[in-house]
Amino acid sequence: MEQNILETAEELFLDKGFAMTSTTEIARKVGCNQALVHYYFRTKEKLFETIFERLAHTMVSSILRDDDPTQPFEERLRLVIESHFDLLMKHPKLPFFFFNELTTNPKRLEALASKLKVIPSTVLQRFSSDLQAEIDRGRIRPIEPIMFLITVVSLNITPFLVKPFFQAFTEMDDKQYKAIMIERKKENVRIIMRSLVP
Amino acid sequence: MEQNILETAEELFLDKGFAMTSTTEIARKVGCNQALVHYYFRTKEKLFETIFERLAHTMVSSILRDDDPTQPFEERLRLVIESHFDLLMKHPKLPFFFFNELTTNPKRLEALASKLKVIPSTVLQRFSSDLQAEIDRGRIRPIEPIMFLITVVSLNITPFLVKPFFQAFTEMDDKQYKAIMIERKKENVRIIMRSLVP
Amino acid sequence: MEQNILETAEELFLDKGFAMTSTTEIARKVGCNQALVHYYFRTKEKLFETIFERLAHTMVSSILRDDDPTQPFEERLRLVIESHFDLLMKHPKLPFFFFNELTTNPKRLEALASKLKVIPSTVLQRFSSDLQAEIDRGRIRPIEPIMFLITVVSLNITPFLVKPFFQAFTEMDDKQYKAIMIERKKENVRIIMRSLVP
Amino acid sequence: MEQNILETAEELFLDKGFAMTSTTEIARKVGCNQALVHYYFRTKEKLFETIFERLAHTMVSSILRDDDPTQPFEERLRLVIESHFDLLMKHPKLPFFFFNELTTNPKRLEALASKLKVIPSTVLQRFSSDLQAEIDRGRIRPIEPIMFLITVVSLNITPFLVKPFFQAFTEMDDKQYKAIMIERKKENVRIIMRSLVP
DNA sequence: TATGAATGAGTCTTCATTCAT
DNA sequence: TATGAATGAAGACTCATTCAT
Repeated sequence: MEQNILETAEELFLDKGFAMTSTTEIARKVGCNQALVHYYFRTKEKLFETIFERLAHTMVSSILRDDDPTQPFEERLRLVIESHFDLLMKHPKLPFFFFNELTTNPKRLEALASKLKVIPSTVLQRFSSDLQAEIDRGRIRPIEPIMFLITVVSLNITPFLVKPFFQAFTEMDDKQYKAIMIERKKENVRIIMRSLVP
Repeated sequence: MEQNILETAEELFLDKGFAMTSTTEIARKVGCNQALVHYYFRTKEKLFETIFERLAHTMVSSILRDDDPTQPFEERLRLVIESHFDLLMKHPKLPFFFFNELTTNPKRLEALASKLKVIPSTVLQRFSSDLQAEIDRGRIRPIEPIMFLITVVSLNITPFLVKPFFQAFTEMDDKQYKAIMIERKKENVRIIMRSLVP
Repeated sequence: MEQNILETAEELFLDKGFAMTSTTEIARKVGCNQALVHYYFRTKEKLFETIFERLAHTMVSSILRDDDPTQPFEERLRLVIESHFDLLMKHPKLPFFFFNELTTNPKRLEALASKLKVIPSTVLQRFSSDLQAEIDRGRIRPIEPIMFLITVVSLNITPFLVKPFFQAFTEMDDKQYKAIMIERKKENVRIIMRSLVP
Repeated sequence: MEQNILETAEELFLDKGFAMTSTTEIARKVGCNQALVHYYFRTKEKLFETIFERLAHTMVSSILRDDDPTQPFEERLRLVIESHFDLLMKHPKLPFFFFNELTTNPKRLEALASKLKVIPSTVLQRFSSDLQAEIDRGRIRPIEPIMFLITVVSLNITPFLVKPFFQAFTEMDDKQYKAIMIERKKENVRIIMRSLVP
């Protein structure tokens, strides 16, 4: 039942955000007393944090997992981009979820910032130096790592953010959208690779 | 006073979204009675819709305004991309605002869909045919119009969506961020142009 | 209506204390919506504080009011004791109210302490020096001012604290109790005066 | 474990009263399951009553215990007063506890009244007749027994009721307060003896 | 004897909305 | 046009209590 609440809450938080999800609604959907939600998680906030951290972990870990330093740089890039995109295909609501919660609630942003600030600095540094090495070898054009990251994140995230609009305007069903997304993944890789040509 | 309410409400809705803005807060910030908000706009929903449509109009019109069919296609592209980006620099909260309200509340999305479905079809068709003409002339590589649009929207919108995170992690102030954004605009044009090379 | 709520709340707070009085009950007794209680006073705490301060002021001011320095010391003493006792006859629930709220909630005690610490120091000092003067003249036996104060407060307050018990055990009605209280006032003065004889 | 609950509950009830002590809190402090409290005592009310009666018995019995009819009246008086005061020094929270619970909850008062009404009548009668005998012998001035009792109770109880205030205002620690209390015991005896002088 | 799970009733509080003025 | 008063509904949360194990 605790698991049940957790899953239902995750679903609702992903769909409607923290503010617009009531514990009453969670309880109703689970089919239990509203007090039970508080019995297991004390407060709505704690319940949310549990879910939030799980999702944040899913997101971050999957991005870093697939990098293989023995591969050539271009190949590594392609792999990371694609695995990031694949993750989003599995959890298409994640981008909106994080934008929503972190933009709406500055405290959440601070908490995450202070938590993440330590961990990925080495990853970022390694990526930066690898990138610089490629630039020095004349393999790719000079570019700031941060600029490059923004490009990747932009191209990968937006298709999923935009999904509801897209479907509303084109009356496209999930299957059709998925087909487009598979195409989109290749397109993103292509755009990014082209953007790096010296 | 009506105008005053409208502006204050817009500011708050942009900052905190529909759900987390109360009419009490609007009234307090305006300096008027809470009932006055309802006197002018009947319901919080109506007030929101008024503002929402104004912002939607701002967004859409400014994108289309700067297109000059007498210019060469590449130049037109550059101009539309840049004017879109410029608009977002003036209203950096717009992207999040729309994502938030439209994703959270499906009714809003439907309303907007049925409203917009008619209007921009001609614009899109004209753009599609212009694009196809360029492709036929061998000036740009074959590409679906929709794919191209997603590229443009992705690259332009995300830097503003990402702003709060970026600032939280890098402790960058607004001025520094703006400097980066100016650089980013050029970068976006560059990436998009490269992506179109045959 | 605001006044109505205030009075009803005072009555209930005096009878049952802060913790055991619910805003629902106040509203029910007033005959209004429960939200109205919060409309006027925001929180139960604020409502309580309003009442608390009024009562504290009533208490303190009435004690100090009747002191006339031109009178002989013994006469002044008698007057202050009697006016204190008279006040309690008018507001017999005050002693319990203060003991209850201040003992139960340490924050309340601190707030009151920091508020009162400034004001009555002069009064206490004047009383101390007047007392010492009498002692020096050999009119009354040597005694610490604080010890004397405890005597007075003890004798005056307890008869009212004890009232509910007394009535429960003796099945005495309010009229009979009042008669005893009038007798008690004289008795208190008598005991105190005797206690001061050199 | 039952004993453990009982003791912990007593401590909490003395500190914060019935209303402000939750069974959850008792269980947490005991280190057991919340349901166990109900397993042993059925309801919070029953648990409270058990404790209440124990404390009431402690209070009453200790007062009566030390009376030795073979001693001279004045000596007996002094002894009872002092043993009462000593009991309060050991259990300084008792006075507030009884005032609080009995004033707040009339049912509790009735229950106690009907229970005590039978028992101490003989004690009171013996005391009354002893007192009257002294008055007849001209050893003490004419006084109603009840008036005399109020005097004793007032002087003995209030110093303990007043303790939190006193410490808040004077920033006195427990040790200093105890020193004053020892002085106070003598003072009370002195005042009471003087009050009886013919 | 002891516990984890579950619940119904109740608490304070906020909010959008209405209405008389 | 503008406001103060009033309300019903809903929200998060707490608590005493019960029950199966």
